[in-house]
Amino acid sequence: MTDNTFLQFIETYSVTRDHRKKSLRQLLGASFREYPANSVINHQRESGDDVIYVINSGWGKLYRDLHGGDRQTIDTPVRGDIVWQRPETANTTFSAITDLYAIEIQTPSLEQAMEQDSKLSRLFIRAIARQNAISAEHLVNAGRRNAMTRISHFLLELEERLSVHGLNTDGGYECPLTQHELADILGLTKIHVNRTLSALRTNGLATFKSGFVEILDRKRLVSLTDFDKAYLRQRG
Amino acid sequence: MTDNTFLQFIETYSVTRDHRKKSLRQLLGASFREYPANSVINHQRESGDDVIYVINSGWGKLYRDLHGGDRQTIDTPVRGDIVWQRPETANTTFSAITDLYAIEIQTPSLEQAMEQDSKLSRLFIRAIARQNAISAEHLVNAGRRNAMTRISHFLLELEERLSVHGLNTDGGYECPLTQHELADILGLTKIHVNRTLSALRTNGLATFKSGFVEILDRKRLVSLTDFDKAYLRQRG
DNA sequence: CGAGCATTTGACACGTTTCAATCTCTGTGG
DNA sequence: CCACAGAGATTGAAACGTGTCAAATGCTCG
Repeated sequence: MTDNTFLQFIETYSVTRDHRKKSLRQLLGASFREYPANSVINHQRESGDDVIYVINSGWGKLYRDLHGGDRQTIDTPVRGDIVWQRPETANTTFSAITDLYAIEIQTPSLEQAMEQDSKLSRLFIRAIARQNAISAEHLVNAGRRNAMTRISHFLLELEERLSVHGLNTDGGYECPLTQHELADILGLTKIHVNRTLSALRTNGLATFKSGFVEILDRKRLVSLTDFDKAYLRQRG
Repeated sequence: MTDNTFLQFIETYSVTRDHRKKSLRQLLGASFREYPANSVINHQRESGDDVIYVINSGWGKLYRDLHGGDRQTIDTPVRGDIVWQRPETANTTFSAITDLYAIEIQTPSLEQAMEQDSKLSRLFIRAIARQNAISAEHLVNAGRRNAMTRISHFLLELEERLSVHGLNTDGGYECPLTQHELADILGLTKIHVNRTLSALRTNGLATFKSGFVEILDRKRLVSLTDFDKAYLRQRG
């Protein structure tokens, strides 16, 4: 098994790296935890421990609620993604969309482990740099693309992110997001998302329905959105 | 002198940390460089070395050019900010707005140095986590706030970021951004930015003119934008 | 079978963009 | 020292994309 991403590395940590055979839990102070769908993991107002979540399976969402009921979702972490909200700094909420299985690492423990393992350190830094690139891409989306292009780009991004872990099928992937959640990610109204999805369908570009996304015409979607998956790369 | 931020730490690195008195350049493979105003430091299409920039003085901008001439600026780094575009991953351009003085560190050198100095490692990780929080905030801005609130929030953010280094005056700060650049940051049109700035002026909230921003009514601006500077915190 | 949530559709309002023109400033060369 | 050039700022009018409000439909689960 390769260990070129942060998730892969910590999953095999005790076996391949630590000759003393300590468990992941012991080395990193990590715990494996499951959160039920729709549960709040870390609220934007109640700062808890300084912990890092590494998503193992399921979908989460990281968002900010604003006065007036609006919500902006920063990202929807899936397998391999990390979520780190420093308690003094965080003003976002992290919650589970589906049942979510995550590795939870106390930040001080991770910092200790990184002192002794430079590869762990490198991979963690790259992982958060990648999350940064994803946020930046979402900013480009919200700032400078219209509804059609925005949705298309995000659907392609999701496909790429899921396919890294084989979580896609031939021409699509499972996606538990509601149209409302999609709207909160893209900075649109759920009504307008609905209309735009219908346009995507009509034009034979993509389909978004009952938990499943079908990419019908990838070539056209890619050129429409100028999609370049480079920003999602992890290894190297 | 404190050394609680990445910049402060590496500036005093050779003095306080390395008993062998090696210079910063030797330890980190770092070089101090000055870029003239309006010069491109790192283009989104030409991937150069894997380097990290730490801004010492001046203003930069990190942006993405899209087909059709639109541009989305991710951030305008100032003193203390770091810019890291991994060559395999980057699709943003980094350029200097004013004359820009930066410390340039080869990523492999930094990684080596971090292996030997856990504080360096911790501070770097926090620095990029902070950049991440800034991107997220800009995403909230572009996705869910109207022009008036967007501009106001960003002006408050800039004040806070500059004041960390004493780069503000009593009720304002120097700001070299043009209205067009402001538009690219906020995902607006320069024309609409102009109109909105004029509204801000009329309402006695803030002033944006010839290189200087004046915060006229901070209280009202803060409540209007629900500004909470926590995400800009660095130390801890 | 009914309740509640997600999706869909329609008509209209509004914020922002687009296009076009004018104005102001600042630095430069005659 | 003035004239000019070019970039930035300002203003107006109209077009357009997205939001808002309201209502109906479809789906899922107890």
